[in-house]
Amino acid sequence: MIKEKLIECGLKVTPQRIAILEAMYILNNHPTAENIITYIRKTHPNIASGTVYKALDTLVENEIIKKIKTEKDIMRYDGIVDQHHHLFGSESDRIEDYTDAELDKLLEEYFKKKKIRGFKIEEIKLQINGRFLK
Amino acid sequence: MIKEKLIECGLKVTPQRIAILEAMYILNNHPTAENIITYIRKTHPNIASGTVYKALDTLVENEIIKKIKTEKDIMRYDGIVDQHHHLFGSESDRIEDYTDAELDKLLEEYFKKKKIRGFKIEEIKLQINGRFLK
DNA sequence: GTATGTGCAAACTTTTTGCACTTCG
DNA sequence: CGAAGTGCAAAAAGTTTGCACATAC
Repeated sequence: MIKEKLIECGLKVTPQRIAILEAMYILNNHPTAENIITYIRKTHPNIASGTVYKALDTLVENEIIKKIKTEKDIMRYDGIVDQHHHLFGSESDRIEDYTDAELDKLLEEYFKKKKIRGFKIEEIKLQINGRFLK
Repeated sequence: MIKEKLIECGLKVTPQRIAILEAMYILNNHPTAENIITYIRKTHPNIASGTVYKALDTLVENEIIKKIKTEKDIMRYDGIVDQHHHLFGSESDRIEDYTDAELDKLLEEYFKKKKIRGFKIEEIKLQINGRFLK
């Protein structure tokens, strides 16, 4: 199904892209480019980091993966493109997914009534900041 | 009132910090470090960029300003620390504030009922992605 | 006077770029 | 075959660091 996604977007199916997507789904902890490179080098020792960055950009442009907004100067990626929110640990770099259809519906209805002047909403994501309990 | 904020936090009141905070409040478009440096150099030509970065870090640590989560590898700062959300332009780097007490209340009540297991919420911020209409 | 902050320049990290070579379709 | 993708290494961009000097209190 990785191949299919690439084909649908008119992207060439290369071993590097497949490896990157596989890595994304295996390391599903919102990996950094570095995490992905390290992981992939186990099986593809020759992959260049430039290639990974280029491939990630392409995948983001084609909405096969997403970038995550963080307050670090290091980018993190998300292999899950379905609507979901993120829990951000205030004491660590941990980011977890939070899926909540009821909440999404509530927000949708809220903003159906209450428009924001001069702005057309495309997507609403919650940044839920707090602490992960042990 | 800028001085007072610094004093409250036990920080020394230096011309550089005052200039940075003034810049933050004047350029209230969620400036980058670069924006701030450029602005300040008009009146303080000798300020070092390292100083600005250090001062911004200190101000963030003391919660006088905040960092904004973005999906760029360039940091943006926010001089407004009261609870508010952000509108992110999907076709530009524009970020606008969105303050909505009714929404905050709705969310607070929602999460009072619906707990997230293993996570203690400290703050909820909406990333509202979409288009700014002309 | 002393702890704190600043200026400067070098270093570091992450990401981008250019170009020759390779590969997918 | 041709367009698209890759590898490599160099460079860019943004930020951090170390240290001598300066300043706030």
